[in-house]
Amino acid sequence: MARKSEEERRRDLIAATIREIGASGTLNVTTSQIAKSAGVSPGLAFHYFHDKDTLFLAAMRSILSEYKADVTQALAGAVTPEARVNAIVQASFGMGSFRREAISAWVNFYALALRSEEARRLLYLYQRRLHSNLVYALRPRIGERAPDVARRIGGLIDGLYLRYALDTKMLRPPEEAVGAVDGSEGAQHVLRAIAAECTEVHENDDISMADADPAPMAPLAGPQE
Amino acid sequence: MARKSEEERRRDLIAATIREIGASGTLNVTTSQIAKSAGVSPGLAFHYFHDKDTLFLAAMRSILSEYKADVTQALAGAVTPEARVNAIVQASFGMGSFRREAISAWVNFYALALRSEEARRLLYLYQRRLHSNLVYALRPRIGERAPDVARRIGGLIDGLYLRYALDTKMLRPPEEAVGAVDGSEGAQHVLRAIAAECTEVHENDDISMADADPAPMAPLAGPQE
DNA sequence: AGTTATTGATTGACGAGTCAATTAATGACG
DNA sequence: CGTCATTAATTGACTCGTCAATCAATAACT
Repeated sequence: MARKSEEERRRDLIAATIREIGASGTLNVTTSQIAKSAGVSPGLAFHYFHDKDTLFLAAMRSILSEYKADVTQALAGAVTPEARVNAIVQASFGMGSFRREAISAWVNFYALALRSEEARRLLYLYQRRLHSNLVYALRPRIGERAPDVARRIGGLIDGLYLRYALDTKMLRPPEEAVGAVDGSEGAQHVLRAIAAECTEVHENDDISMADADPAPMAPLAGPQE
Repeated sequence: MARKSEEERRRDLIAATIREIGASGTLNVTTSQIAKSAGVSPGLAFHYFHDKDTLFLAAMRSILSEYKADVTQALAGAVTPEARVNAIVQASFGMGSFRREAISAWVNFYALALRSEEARRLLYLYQRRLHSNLVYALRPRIGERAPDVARRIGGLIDGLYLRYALDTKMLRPPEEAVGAVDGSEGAQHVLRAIAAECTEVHENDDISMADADPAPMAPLAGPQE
């Protein structure tokens, strides 16, 4: 039955994996389900991906690179630093990322990162990319404060994504109100936070509200590009 | 063998559940494992909790109320608004929340929220409480902008928690570098973000979004429940 | 004819939930 | 204070379904 190329089959299986994870909201999907959804026999999944975890990681890579493509595309038309920031934020909360499938995948991959070194590695990769994109877009506006601010903005994006993703929108597993999911509110919040961070008077970088407390944490020396 | 009170057994089983989830990083722990860890027979788990999901939700409630207790305690000694903000943030990144067990539980519960209405409900509860605490602490400083800002700070706390929780700290599942997990850096970031939001010149402080929608996460007026 | 993709029945392990039997506490009554 | 009956907690072997992974057979393509 040499029907389809290896590459094509892999794509089909990965797509089916994401689809099934999205439908069930869990990593507890059987390989048979996935295979069926991909239109192949159960055995084939194991032929192309040695085991289930490998398939999950491939799916994770796929989600990640789709997100990367979204950002890249959004960034393409952006010339000013402001536009670049905007592009990154919009892509993070855009339709690409805010589909039930993608949401399920992301949340479950966070959980997968707890037990899989490789999953953690992939998550880092995403975080590093996001961080460096943000730093690049922010530096023209705030100079050396960019890495520090970018760390917060990155965290904020993840946190708000999670909140809005788990919000009542995607409440009903039944298909009522399909595609009603919307991340634009989250995006607005992120932009406001950025505005606040950039507006701040930063003569003396010391945080005024630091209370007597030994607030030792330096501006942040962490690893960034 | 009427040995222990029902309440005590439930506590033991819940503690064991959290312990096992923490150890494995997954919700894929067998009831036998849990029962063994609690020092009882497998059957007993089903006697006190009708099924596995019920047990998980009980564990989730336990994590949530422990966090609530942490916040309450931290808040107890705080008199000024600044101190209140500080207390909330410190509790969120404190040792109580930043243990492998708690981290595993939180991340997996996020995933559980995708398929369990009840888990989602509990997550909302947490979010509402956090939000109203933040609003109450922020209002003296920024007045009507508090609900809007609190939304972002809440998201930031969740996002940074997730990032630092999945960071290289709790990398090695082996017990090397035990308890090396530390959330203080995350806390510092949150405080900086708050400072930025509060410093901002807010002449036109119209909250552009988040109204027109009596949704679950609505601004939430009064102090709190 | 030879090569390669594909099948699907099968296996072996494992796990959720059940249930009849067992053991400990309580206390009633002498 | 013992003895026995009653009640309630606790056990663990068992059932029944499920699922990851295998593999020998088969169909398609060259």
